[in-house]
Amino acid sequence: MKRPTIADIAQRAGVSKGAVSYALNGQPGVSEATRQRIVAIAREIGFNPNSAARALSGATAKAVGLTLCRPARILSIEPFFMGLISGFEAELAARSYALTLQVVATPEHEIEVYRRWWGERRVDGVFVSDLRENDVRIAVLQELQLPAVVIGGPGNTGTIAQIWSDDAGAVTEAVRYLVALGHRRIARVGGLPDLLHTQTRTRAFNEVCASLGIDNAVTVPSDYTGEEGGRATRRLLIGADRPTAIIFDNDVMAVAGLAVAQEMGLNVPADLSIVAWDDSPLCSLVHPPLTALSRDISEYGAHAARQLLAAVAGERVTNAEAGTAHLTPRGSTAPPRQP
Amino acid sequence: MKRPTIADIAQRAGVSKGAVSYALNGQPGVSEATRQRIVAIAREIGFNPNSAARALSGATAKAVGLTLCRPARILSIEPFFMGLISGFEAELAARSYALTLQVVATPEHEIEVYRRWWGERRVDGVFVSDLRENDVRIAVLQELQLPAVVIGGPGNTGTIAQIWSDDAGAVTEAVRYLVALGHRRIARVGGLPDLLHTQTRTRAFNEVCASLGIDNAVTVPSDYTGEEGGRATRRLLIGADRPTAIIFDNDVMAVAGLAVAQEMGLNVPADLSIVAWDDSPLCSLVHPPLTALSRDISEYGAHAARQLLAAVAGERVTNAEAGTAHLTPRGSTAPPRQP
DNA sequence: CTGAAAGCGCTTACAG
DNA sequence: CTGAAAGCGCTTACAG
Repeated sequence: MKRPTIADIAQRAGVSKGAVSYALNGQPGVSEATRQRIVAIAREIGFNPNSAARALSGATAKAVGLTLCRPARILSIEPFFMGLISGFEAELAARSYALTLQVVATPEHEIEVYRRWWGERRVDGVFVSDLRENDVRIAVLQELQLPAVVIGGPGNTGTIAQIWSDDAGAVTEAVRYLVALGHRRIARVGGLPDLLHTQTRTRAFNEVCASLGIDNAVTVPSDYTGEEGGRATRRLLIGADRPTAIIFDNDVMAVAGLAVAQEMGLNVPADLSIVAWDDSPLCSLVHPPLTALSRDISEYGAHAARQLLAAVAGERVTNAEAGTAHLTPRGSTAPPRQP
Repeated sequence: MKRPTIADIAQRAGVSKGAVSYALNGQPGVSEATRQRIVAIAREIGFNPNSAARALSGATAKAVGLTLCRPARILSIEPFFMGLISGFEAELAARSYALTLQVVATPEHEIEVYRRWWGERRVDGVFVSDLRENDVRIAVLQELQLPAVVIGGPGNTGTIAQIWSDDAGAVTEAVRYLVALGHRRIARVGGLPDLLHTQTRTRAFNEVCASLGIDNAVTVPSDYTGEEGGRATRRLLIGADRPTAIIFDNDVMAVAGLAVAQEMGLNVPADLSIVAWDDSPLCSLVHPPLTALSRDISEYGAHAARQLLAAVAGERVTNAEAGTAHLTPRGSTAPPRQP
């Protein structure tokens, strides 16, 4: 089956190919009557512009890229990225932008992918997640002048705009809530320590604990997997002064932590309160349902997509803070059982 | 920053652009010495072929497409698709194929996307999941002659190859296992009833139950969400003759079912045994860990990707059965407690 | 307001 | 073995 081209439309409409292009792209240069006739023909014969030809003629690729830097076993149950992708799609689809996905193993591999995408002119811009300190990707993106938006921060990303949510505010709210319930021994199972937002959370956690007189507030670093999260929880719970409340940096680790507590015969929330970061449906799925720091990941993604499309369009995009995650209390938190 | 083109290479190597193209693509027409010189220059200046120009010249787009037809809240915690995507990527990345993703609302919307992708020449082929009976997408794909591979089946898909796993065999094994443990009242919380593989499972479930003398084997249809799965479980458990074992068509519903049972004061596995379909890390995350029908989703995806790339290359691809899921017993199954 | 033409960066017959 | 040229399907100055 032959794909219809603007030449076919031009012939049927009795105009030049240029006129068809102007008409279809809403450019001046054709009369309104001609435009309508051309548009009607295009629709009738099911015309779609060849994306390659379009991209080659200097227009945009109409595609943006996302690299995912997580092992497969994490990606599959990490709700965050799929939520983000859903949010991207909402904006991208509306403007007929495609999303190109690539799973990468390391930040270096990620850079290779950026270079290749740029060289191939495959994407007009990229989403960058998992921001680190002195992130090596930033310099490359600036060198290539590849439009980008960083999801996460705040950090130093030069001319590349960031969007982040107020991690410090959220962790502060969670600790205050637990302290209000009567908890004095509060621990945290953190995400990957290299990531900037993990560091932000750790700093804020330490500060608010200190300010409230919570002495041995400890953060155990982890890697977002259930295995590691469970192990970290076990280590915390077998100690002498075991915490009465734990904040987890993602929902997967929180669910694993819940299982470990139950396996050790502890009652949640009476013996141990649990707060999960990021309120995916996972948190409502378990028993007891988990108190969570909720934010609208989809909307977060949509916001990032709007920023990226603006950057692609050459607009100056400024850093933006998405809403602070707010606490959604559920069955996993309660005052600590009196000893 | 200007992207290097074959013209740049040709100039530096003192040959024609055609020679560069032949050399870089491993075509005959240049001497080995020239080829090596050209390849060296290309590497040195960081050349990547412009994907648009390549696609426009009749070569392939070097991209394949995947549409995801699930609401955002399901996608985010449904481990199946991310597992599949990870598997795709392993094969695609090795051959420098990009994966283009689009979230769609309905099969009709999906068809629109296929037509657009085809018209835009954006992808060389597509993955098709969630096969239904008399699936409307199949005819369109054949009409467009868009290479495709169907993930799921077996069903009637004309010239389009399918890859499926032996759902009937897996459900049979699960039921036999539960019966061997002593269960006589076995129920199932099924996936979307429209999907072909759900129907296959239901048929096999009914048959094996009948053959083993399990009388009121009931399948409650559901939609893969935790909410619905939990609700279905509750309905099953408040009945007079409540089942002592439930098989769930995905892991998310199984986890939700576990929570409902615990919330109702039932002990899993003493009062209720639970078997989850698809053994994502989620199953090992909860307490007790769930007995599951395990299969390697990533490898399933990789297999599908190999098939699709073969179809794109014009090879004749035949239907293939991926391995049968096998039972992985964990803490959620045991002989039923004697009344 | 409209048409004819150049050009994007490749691939690929077609001559030498 | 190599070079010159056409062509893929668009977009966009440039003339009329």
